[in-house]
Amino acid sequence: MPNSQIENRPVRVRFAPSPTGDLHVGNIRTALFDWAYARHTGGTFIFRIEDTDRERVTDEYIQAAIDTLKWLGLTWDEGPEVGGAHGPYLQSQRLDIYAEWAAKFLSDGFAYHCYCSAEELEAVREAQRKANVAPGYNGHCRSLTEEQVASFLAEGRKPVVRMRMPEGSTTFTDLIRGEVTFDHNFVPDFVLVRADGSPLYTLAVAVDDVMMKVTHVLRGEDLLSSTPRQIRVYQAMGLSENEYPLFAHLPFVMGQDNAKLSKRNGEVSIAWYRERGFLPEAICNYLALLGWSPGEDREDVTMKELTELFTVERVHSSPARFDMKKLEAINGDKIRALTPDAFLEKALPFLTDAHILKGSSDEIALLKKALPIIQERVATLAEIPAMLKFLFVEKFEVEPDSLAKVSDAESKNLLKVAHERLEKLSEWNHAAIEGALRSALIEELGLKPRIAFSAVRIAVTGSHISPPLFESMELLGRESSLSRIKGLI
RNA sequence: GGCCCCGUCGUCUAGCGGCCUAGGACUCUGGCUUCUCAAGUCAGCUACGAGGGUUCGAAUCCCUUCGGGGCUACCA
Repeated sequence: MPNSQIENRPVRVRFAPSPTGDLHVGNIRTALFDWAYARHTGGTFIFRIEDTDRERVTDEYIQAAIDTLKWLGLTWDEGPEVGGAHGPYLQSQRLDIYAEWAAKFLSDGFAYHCYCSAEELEAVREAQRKANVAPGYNGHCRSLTEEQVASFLAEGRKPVVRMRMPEGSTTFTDLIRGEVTFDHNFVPDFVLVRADGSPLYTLAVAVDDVMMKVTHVLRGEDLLSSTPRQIRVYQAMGLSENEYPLFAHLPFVMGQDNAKLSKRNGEVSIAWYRERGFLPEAICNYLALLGWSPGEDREDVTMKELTELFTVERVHSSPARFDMKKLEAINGDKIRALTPDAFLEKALPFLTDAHILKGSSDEIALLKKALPIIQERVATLAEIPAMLKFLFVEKFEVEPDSLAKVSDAESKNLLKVAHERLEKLSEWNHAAIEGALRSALIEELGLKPRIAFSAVRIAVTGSHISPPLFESMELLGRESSLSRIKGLI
């Protein structure tokens, strides 16, 4: 068994995004699986930032990635902010390490200087495309003479460091896909270090995984074909086959149109979902179901259960489509499962951000009473302000569409009767309100409940859709309820 | 084009040779409940891409084919 040594070591898993933008659904699904696997095995979860491409990675995106992971509850044992024995965990702070390894590869003959210009390489690729052969570096600089090197240097050329792929092939066992083989004819010599001396992903990822003692690499399927290159760097570092990390390439999360999820085919930024009122546990629960399942017709899992149930064996090899409807359904379930206090805590920022309330103790007291009647009515937290607006607004207005439904004489008469009866009520609570309206409108006027109550609902809440009417009126209070009804007579 | 990966209801999935006239969830449709909207509840629609094998028996194993995706950078 090739991987026996690794399997006996304590599990160390890393999530290593390259934050060139906000973390998206696919990144987070990977992070979630990395985290769940580390927790399931009692191993270590490492968070590493792959920022070797500083043209595209910014400090803002790095901070956003840190915040997003924290918000989701995917806590890491080693990484930014918490440190660890194998840091630093930003690749931009490990440049000297990569430089040392690159120098060693050069002196050991695993790598060589390549003086080809971007234009020359492009010309080669163009020719290869035309000739219909596998594109890739042609080995031009593999064995230059001293004179040739001197001549290039005299021209002012700056070389890159290129890895020499030997003849043969690379075979490795992917935990999800089984044995995968790449013929080196299709794995050209690749660049480790840019002409300006900065490292590339291909160098940094392998060096870091080895030095951080990573035992399991769970990452996106798009990196599958770069694995032979990564393995070649391990070999150059002196690792034997049973010391390589184990690989598991996770299937893609795709958009509606079967392409990798992107801005074009769906909202991908986790920050967007947060603003839209999705709960972290709902996002994680849903994402866990994309490419993995606990089996036994089970779908509802808490974060804790996820860590208990998650195994790589149950991860799919086929890609999954992201379905917003299902996310919303799960989010609704999770919202309903919230305790009153938790629901209040989650709801409050959405109310204040929407300027529905400022946060006074009177408002909070009213909100506490109102939240129970809407908890099972929202799929996202963002729906809450519109639903409770009528309780807190200073200038009350009826929606134009709804107003039209109560402008006829019949409605006005109905509201007048309702007002008269409600006015005489000695106690203002939902049971008394319901009793009064039922006897006045249903029994005495002979109206259908949905017709009668709809008019009152519009008058009091300003919309034909609202939380339960009688409870709403109790919360709104006698004075406001009566004056709003009067306003439409 | 080449290399690699993938293929069960519209979507996510269960299934790892007989328990499958293929189960669950979301969506959709219809019913019940009902003061609206939800929630709840009942029912319905709908799938093993195709073609060959192997086998007493295949969604499950093999081959071919078709389809989808990824990679093919001095991105990751």
